[in-house]
Amino acid sequence: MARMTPQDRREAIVDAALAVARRKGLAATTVRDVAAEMGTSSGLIHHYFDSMDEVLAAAFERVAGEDLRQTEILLDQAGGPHELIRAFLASYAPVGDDWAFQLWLDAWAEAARRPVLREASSRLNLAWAALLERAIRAGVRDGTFSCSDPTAAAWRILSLIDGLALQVVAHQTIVDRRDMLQWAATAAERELGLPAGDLAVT
Amino acid sequence: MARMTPQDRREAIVDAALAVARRKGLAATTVRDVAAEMGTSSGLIHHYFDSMDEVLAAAFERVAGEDLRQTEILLDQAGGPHELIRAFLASYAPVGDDWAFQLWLDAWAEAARRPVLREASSRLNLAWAALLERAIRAGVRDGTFSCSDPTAAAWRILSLIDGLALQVVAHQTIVDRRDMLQWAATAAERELGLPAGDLAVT
DNA sequence: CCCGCTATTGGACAGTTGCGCAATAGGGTG
DNA sequence: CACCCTATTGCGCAACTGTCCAATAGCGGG
Repeated sequence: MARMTPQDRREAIVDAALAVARRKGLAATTVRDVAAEMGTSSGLIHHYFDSMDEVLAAAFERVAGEDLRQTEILLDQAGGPHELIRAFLASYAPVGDDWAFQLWLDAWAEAARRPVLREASSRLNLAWAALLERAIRAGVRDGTFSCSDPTAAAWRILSLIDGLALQVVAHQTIVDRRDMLQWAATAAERELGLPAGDLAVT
Repeated sequence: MARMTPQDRREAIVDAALAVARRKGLAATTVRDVAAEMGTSSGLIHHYFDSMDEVLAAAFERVAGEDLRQTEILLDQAGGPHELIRAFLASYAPVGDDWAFQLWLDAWAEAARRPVLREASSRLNLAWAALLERAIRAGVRDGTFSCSDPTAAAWRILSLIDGLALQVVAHQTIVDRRDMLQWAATAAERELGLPAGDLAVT
């Protein structure tokens, strides 16, 4: 295969790992899968990463970080606080049998036993909460929202979405995406002192 | 090894599977691990279970089902609706580095790959939601609670606790158990139309 | 006491996994 | 052009996986 610079190759490996993880899940992604996806040999991967664990950790971090950055951009473009929260809900909530969210499930389960993964997942979760908290504080400052404890509110909204999304992705039939969005919006309205239906999705 | 009655052996297998899962996680629990834990041969396990998937599902079901049954008893003994919800929150929320909740995390993640486990986890989650919904409806009936959609409220409260507990167990440092209980209680008060502090934990 | 039922053994099987290493090839520099 | 550095190959290795099956052993009933 074409010779690449170390940086490009590392990125290509992570890209390929993600493409596989999207199909089979993080836990089931193997060295050979990734090599086949890239169209190279498996030995190449160990030339750039000491272990498969590192590849998976890098892959997870890339997805989660990318989602986060994209949402940050989305929020920057949002007009008022309402639109901002609505955009946040829509962008955080998984779509269909979302493979990215399955990645989160894998990460949370493995976090207890894999320190590197725990650190990454922990840091990213914190960033999401901080992002939401900032949005809430902005709304409180300009008087659109009323919320006595933005930190607690952010964690509650985030955790509620996590919990609902978990049902959608892991169990599929019990709760559907429509319910999830509707219920999350209702909870957010209460947290932010908004009239019912103010954040409703159409 | 000592010959056992089919019932006893099945239980012994599930016991051993749990002991291993506690150490290595559900996903990493293998037939040979379980056999070694019991001090028997691996073939024995397939004499009682058609597949490893079923063993893991049975193990998960044992823990989660036991918790559920114990909470049902707890709720039967509870006096008024307030005490009932308070008992529910306290009993559902994981304690410390709760390995029972870690089992839930493992199950949710593995559900995508193991149909039998998914079915069990799905069914038990539904049962928890139904239990909470029943408690809410009882409170609404006798006028203590005010809640327009008990089904949605139950799922929201449950999902919020799941999401918060997830942070406590998987990331440990970010959110602590005290915050989790406090925040869940606040959310429950709003869902049920109770004055602030009515469900506060001491 | 013996016999039959079945719990239990222990290894075979085909597949997979992560990893390491000697050989190769390709591109940039002299 | 030739040379060297290193990206890349491709296979071997040992360990592990779930599943299956013929052989064995131990208990209860006749």
